[in-house]
Amino acid sequence: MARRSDHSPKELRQLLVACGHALMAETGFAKFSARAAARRAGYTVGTIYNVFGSLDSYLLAINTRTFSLWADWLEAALARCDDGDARIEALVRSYFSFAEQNRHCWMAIYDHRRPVDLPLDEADMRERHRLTAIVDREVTIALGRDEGEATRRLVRSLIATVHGHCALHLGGSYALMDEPDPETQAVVRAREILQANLDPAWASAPVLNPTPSPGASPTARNSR
Amino acid sequence: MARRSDHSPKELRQLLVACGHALMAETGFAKFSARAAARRAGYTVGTIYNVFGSLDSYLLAINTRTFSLWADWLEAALARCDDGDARIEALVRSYFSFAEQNRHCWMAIYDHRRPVDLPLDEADMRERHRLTAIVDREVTIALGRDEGEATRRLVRSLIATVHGHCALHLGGSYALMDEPDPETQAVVRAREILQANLDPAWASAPVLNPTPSPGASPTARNSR
DNA sequence: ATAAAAATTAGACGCTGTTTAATTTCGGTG
DNA sequence: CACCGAAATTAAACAGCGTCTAATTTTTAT
Repeated sequence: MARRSDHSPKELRQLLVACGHALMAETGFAKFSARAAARRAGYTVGTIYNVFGSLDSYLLAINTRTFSLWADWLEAALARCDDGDARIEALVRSYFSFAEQNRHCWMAIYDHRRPVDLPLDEADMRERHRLTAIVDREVTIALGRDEGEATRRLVRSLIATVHGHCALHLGGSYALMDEPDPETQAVVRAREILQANLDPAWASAPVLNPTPSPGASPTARNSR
Repeated sequence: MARRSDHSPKELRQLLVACGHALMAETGFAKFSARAAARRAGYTVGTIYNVFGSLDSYLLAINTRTFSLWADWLEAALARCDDGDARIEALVRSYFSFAEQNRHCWMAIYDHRRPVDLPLDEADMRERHRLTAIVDREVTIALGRDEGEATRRLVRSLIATVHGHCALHLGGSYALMDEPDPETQAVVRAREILQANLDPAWASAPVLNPTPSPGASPTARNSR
């Protein structure tokens, strides 16, 4: 029987999350088992319910850890990166590479459907927003301006765009469509979308062949 | 005990798929149970293994049915639609509306991870390709040309873009980001991407103010 | 030392997917 | 009609799961 003096409450929580995260990385969401996770930590299932209250809450904590590592990963990639256009490409590519190198944990984020009556608490929220904040910052830089909520919406939409490529890629659907390089496709789409939103005037114009506007003629960039 | 003369092999297969599909719609992937599905059809679990060989194969059949209904749904929406730009918007919006009105079944497509040693057979492939084919056709029309494999890749990428918005939307992640209308965001992104790929010259050119190309000047519409 | 409190666990419950053996149904043959 | 073999269907068993409750152990406070 594990002695309760083995770990402080905080330590125990972290230990369980770490073991759960490791197990998730190995087995994936479908074969994940709370019993096995507890066993790996040297405890039994009951302790998980003691500490987290519910399995959903436990999975939430595990996924928040993935978000945290993900944000670190992006920052590390951006730190190795020059200014300018390269940063957006680095952002997209590191988004992908994290997902690829952490398949199971990355997918678990979306595999786990949190019940509506279990809102994520302040700390989880904050940790998860780090990811959005990074994209937000970089996109705002790339756009050269911050239009407030409109820019926030564009950022979310860009995330959704890259997410879609990544999700179909790792889910196998994209391979089924014989796409050899969804990552580069995502990079190109992100560029096109940013390009289209460089000048605010375009955003509200209904037209498909806009009149050029000053300050919206960036230097050449394309790699298809 | 169900008599084997109650249904022909083909009928039984269809019955089981129909019942499984209905159950999936009600319970969702996480709570789906082969026992419950068989019970609903008036049989027991064993019959499912008899007919489909494995649970994965059964789920595959259920999801293929969803693909089929989805393709029908898109075609129906497009049939109610004028030519021109409206068709792309209808495509995206019906993509969304199907997913919204068939939440559980739509998500089950991506929840179920097919084991690698279970390739989908010819018939499944064909049925699922109907969806891609529709988008392919409409995008080719919208582009006013068919550049072969390059266009195929663009189509897949557009699907991934819309899928990303839809997946985050129904998965709740998008709501978490406070986006009120991911569907419209997807429509706008699709337009921007198509716009950027209208003229082949644009693809390799840095330019933002294209000359209009024939057959690609739909009427004005924008709803942001 | 002892009692109260807290942490941990064992065990039960009903469920799951999966497999095997038994049972039932059916078509063909005498 | 009877029977037999093949095929379909099911019952039952197995290990595992999430979840909860009661019992047990450990710690703290008196």
